[in-house]
Amino acid sequence: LISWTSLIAVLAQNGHLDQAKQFMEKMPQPNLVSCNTLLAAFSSSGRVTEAKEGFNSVPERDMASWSSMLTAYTHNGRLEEAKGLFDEMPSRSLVSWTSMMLVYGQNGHLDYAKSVFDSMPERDLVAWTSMLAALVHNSRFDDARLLFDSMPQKDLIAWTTMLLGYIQGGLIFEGKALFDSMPERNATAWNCMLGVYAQKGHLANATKIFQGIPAQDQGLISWSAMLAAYCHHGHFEQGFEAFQAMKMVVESPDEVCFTLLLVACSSQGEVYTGRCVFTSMSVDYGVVAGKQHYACMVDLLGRSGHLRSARELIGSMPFVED
RNA sequence: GCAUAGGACGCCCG
Repeated sequence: LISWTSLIAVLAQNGHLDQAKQFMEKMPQPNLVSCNTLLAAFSSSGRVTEAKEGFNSVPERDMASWSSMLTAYTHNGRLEEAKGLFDEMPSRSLVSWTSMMLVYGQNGHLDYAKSVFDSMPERDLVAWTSMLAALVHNSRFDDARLLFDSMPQKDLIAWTTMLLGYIQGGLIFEGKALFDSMPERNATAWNCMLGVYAQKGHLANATKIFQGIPAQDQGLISWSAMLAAYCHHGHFEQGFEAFQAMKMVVESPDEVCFTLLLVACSSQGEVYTGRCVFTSMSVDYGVVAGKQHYACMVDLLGRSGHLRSARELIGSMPFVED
C-alpha cells in the first residue's frame, strides 16, 4: 500500500499527473495520503476543477486535504471560493490562516491581510514572511522594512522577500546593501539582484552579478535575466551570444528565452533571424509557439513591410485573433 | 520508520 502511495507521489511530483490519476483509480484501497498527494499536485499545477473533484472524493478529510484545496483557490486568484472554503473548514491551522492572509494581500486587500495576521492564534516564520510579502506586493515598502526588522527570526526567504521589496520600490542601493549583508544567498536571491540591473539596462552591474553567481545557482532564470538585459536594450548580438553560451550549460531554453530573442529581432528589424528563431524554437527545442511568439513575429513582419507573410502567419495561428 | 498541505526570483499580455 505504501508503495502505491509512493508511486503516486513520485508521478505527481514530476508532472505526470494523468498517470498518477490512473494509478489512483487502479489502487486497491485509496488512502488519505494518496488522495491528498494527488489533490496537492492538481492544486499546484493550476488544475482547480480536478482538485475540487479530488477534494470531494476524499473520504475523511484532514488538515492537509483542506489546506491543499485552499491553496488551489488561493494560487489561482479565486478569492471568493477561498473565503468560502476557509469558512467551511471544520478547524483551521497555521497553514490555512497563512494562505488566507496571502490571498487577501495578493488581491489588494492589505487591510484584511493585516487583520488576519493580527488575529492569528500563533505566527511562525512562514506567517511573518507572508505578511512581509503582502506588504511588498502592495508597495508598502517602509512598512515592510519595519516588519522585517521586527521579525523574531529570519531565513533566506525572508531576506529575499525584503530584497524584492527594495527592488520593487526602486531602492536599488538599499537593495544592494541588503544583498551584500545577507547571511547566505541562493539562486533566487542572486536572480532578484541580477534582475533589477538587467531590467534597468545596467549591463555592467548585471554582468558582474551574473559572474558572481555560483555555478549551481546559475539556472535558466539567471540566463533569461541576462538575455533580457541584452534583448531589451538593443544589444542584439550580445543577446544571441548569451543564448549560445546558455545552451552549453543550462538544461534547455524555454518559451521565455525565445520571446526575448524574438523581441530583439523585432526591435532590430531582423526578419531573417527572427524567422529562423521562430522555426528553430519548435523544431529544435520542442517549444510550442505561444501568443507572445506570434505577436513578436507579426510585429516584426508587419513593421518590415512583409504584410503578406504577417497575414499568413496570423491565419495559421492556433489561437483566436485578438 | 516512510509518503501528502502555507512564504521569495526571469519575457510578453492582462
